[in-house]
Amino acid sequence: MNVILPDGSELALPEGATGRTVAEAIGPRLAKAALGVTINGTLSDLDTPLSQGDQVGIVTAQSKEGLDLLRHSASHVMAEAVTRVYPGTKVAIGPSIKDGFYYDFDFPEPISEEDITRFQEEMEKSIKEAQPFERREVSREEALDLFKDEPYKVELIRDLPEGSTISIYRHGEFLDLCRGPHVPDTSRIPAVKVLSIAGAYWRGRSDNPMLTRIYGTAFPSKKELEEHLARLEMARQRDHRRLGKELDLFSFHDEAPGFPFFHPKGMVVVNTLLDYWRREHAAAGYQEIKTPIILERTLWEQSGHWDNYKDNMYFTKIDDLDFAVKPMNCPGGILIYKSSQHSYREFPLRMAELGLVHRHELSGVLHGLFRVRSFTQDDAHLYCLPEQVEDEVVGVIELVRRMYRTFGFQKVHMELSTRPDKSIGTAEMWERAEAALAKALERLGLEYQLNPGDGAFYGPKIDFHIEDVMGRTWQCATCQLDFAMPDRFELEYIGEDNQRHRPVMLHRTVLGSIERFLGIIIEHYGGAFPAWLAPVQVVAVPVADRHVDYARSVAAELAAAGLRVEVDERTESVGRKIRDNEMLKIPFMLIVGDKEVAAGTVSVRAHGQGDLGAMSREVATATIAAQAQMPSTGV
RNA sequence: GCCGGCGUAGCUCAACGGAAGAGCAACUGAUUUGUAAUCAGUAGGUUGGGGGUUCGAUUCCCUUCGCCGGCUCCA
Repeated sequence: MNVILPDGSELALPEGATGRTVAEAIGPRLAKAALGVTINGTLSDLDTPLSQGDQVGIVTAQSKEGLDLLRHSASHVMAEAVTRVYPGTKVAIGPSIKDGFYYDFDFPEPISEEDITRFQEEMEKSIKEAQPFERREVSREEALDLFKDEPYKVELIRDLPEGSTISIYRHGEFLDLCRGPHVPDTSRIPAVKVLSIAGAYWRGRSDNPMLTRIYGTAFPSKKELEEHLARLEMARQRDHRRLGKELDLFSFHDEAPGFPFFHPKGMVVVNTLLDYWRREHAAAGYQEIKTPIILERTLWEQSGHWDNYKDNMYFTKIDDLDFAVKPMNCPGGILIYKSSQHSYREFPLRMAELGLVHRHELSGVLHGLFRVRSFTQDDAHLYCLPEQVEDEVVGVIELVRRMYRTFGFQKVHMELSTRPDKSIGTAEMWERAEAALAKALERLGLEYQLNPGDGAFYGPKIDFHIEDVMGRTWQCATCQLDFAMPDRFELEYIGEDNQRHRPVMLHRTVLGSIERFLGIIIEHYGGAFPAWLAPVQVVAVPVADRHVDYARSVAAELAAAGLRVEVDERTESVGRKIRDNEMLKIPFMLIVGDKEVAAGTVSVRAHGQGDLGAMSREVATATIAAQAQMPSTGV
């Protein structure tokens, strides 16, 4: 019998260990360091008795499993605390999640934010008491009886097959239905914090009753908890809604909920982003098109949106005809495809559109630029032969990764979603398409997650996810095959055999939504855009009024070099002007006073780097212009 | 859409069933400034909208709109 220590080294257990608990077998020192153990690879409690030949692994809070153990145990402690403060509260479930845990409750009376402190205090009490977590196994019938006053638990137990054995855990007075394992006792949760109260549907279904969810987090030390709370605060400071206001990029107004208003500086960023996008797409062989925002009802009936997506669409009546505001760009793009006859020789045909779409999202889901009701998709539709699919998908993936790298998003999480239960098309079509997507990913040597059955009804897809500073992941890029549209619109091309055939159609986006992507990069950069994207790239700061003319002439040179430059002509102290421009996160400042005027130089300051010293005007202009250059395509 | 919270000056926030306030921003004047806040003064409000209770409502109640935290949703 061996124990594998966290550092990977092995420790042999004495012969007499069989039959004793893990804690006894490994001794008090190791037991104190362990939050749990694995026995033959399965996460277990420290007081589990050992069998002959068991392989034991020590789980500490430094591992993901250990952290989960800690947090899940903390959720039990929170449930106990909450039921102590509000007797009669019905408990639902309390798992560990990324960065913490939650527990869902059904309270006998409404609770408020102030209760968080009371829950926290109760939790700390029971942690101080070092109550051991005790595991017990009972029959399904026993469990139903034990939890007869807990309707949510009863529902969970009833879902288990007859005759199953059910494990329950007790610490102090609190008994919970739980697969386990847990930390040995409550004192092993050194740092815990109750964070917030929210609503959540029982079992995640919107037709179920709404429960009260309480979020918390736990860490192996107070220090790590403090660091986590500091990270949350930093993330709050970087919230794009806050920075959008501070940097005067965009705003929202009650008169148009969910529809962003872009200010001049925000438009500079958007337009620069689009310049970059157009250059990348031209280099990758895309043509750009533009289709109308309002199209007649009949088109949406043909595309299927009228039947499947009506609830999310905006409508209008013009000259007694029904029109819809487009929620997607494909039908319009398809009309362009159909406006001429196509040959296989044109393929692959790549038609991109920065399409403004409107979707009537539920009011509760709106969230800054991340979730809006009108946004610009960087859409493209690719028409090709079946044998070209793999190459085209490879091209899309490469384009996505190249463009993401430009913004420093190195880690992109990819998911391949396959045929759902309800789908159109033949099994053979799906198999071929899924294989082409998988082969494209494999050809590039990329890891991806497989989501069986998660594809759209009309075809399989690859989704690309990036993570924002708050740790939320956002789907930006997508690459989907579409079996539906070509049929519905009877798309054709003339093949080598001079016969009519149906083309393969691919939808894809790279940035996803320009608005959402802007929100993501605002947070990603903390508002301090790289020079090529910054709304104002340089500001000339005259020391006194008499230096304004010199500052203007310096600015004129920078503007002539294609830079976005301003002169801070306010009659304020130098310190004040520097502070204000730093807070606007302008990449470069050129301070000019008597010394600079006399020497014909500028004093350069870079955001976040401070004073870089004096430079000649020519060198400063050339240096800044070089740094403000749009990244190259790398093609 | 659902659960909960919040809407007070341009922004961040106080106060309170009994005369709506601060800091920053703005404006005016003075200062002409050397690498993250010069000083003084002035102005700024139908307390999101509507209704009700009350002698009196920014405060309490109802309603509506919006925002925030989640949930569901994101084809």
